[in-house]
Amino acid sequence: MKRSEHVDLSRRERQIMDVIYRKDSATAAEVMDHIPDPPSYSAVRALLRILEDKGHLKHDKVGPRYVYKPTVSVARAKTTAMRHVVSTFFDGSVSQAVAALLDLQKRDLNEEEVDRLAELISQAKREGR
Amino acid sequence: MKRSEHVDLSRRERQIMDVIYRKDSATAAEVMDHIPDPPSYSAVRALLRILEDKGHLKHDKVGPRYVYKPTVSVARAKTTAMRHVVSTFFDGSVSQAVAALLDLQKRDLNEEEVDRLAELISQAKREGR
DNA sequence: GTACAAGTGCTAAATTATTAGCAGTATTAA
DNA sequence: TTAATACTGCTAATAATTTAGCACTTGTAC
Repeated sequence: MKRSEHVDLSRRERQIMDVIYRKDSATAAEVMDHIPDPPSYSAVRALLRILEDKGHLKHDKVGPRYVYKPTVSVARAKTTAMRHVVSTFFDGSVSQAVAALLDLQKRDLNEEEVDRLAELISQAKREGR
Repeated sequence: MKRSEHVDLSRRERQIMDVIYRKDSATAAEVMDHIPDPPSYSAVRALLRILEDKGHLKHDKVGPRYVYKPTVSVARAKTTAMRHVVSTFFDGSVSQAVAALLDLQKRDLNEEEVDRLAELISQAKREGR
């Protein structure tokens, strides 16, 4: 049975996936560096192996070490994550979600960023129907 | 030590919190109904009690049963969830996140919705700096 | 080639999460 | 008020996650 991405991950597994999505790829040591209250190096490696087993990660060998990447494209993972947040917290409403985003960093939203947003919207308007 | 919302929850705990955020409040039976591959009723109740212990939920007694609500305001939970997604998947960029949102339901984005978005943007532009 | 450093694979132990089910308490309807 | 129903609280068992550490391998510098 197919499952949505993050849903069947344990706490540590999720933390690790988050790091890897953030960095696009990472070694065990890097993952460990990016977890706030990190488990041991050995634990990280074990979890990476488990995540690979479960099909969430793959690795390349680069020099002596493994570099892990998500198997699902980051693009797809983004979509899934967004969909989940929108449906859980915004009752499925995109505009509510956008409002929350804007609110999020109202302060340091610079002009360039706002213009880019306006462009996105008008583009959506053109294409949208 | 303070922790960000979802991060230290187990798998089941997260599922339950998601249901409650979605519905704003819920009884044990309702929670159970909204989990795809649900645990037993008894397990749900146990988890609700644990979540209350951990400070994520509180309950009111309504008639014979407990109605659980988040302790953290839903507004704040929304913000936290969004922030997490934006930082994990969009490198902190709001406009990238908005783009993803639009993409998400390009198809059934109706005119009214788009207009509301445009208004949000121009408002942000006015206030933003 | 040898030794050192830095990896990985694995197994078994410890911890944490999840579950079932019994005992008790409150609510409701007759 | 009584019986039936629908809850909650709890404890103990089971299952899953997380961990440490040893044994082995590979790369690197001399």
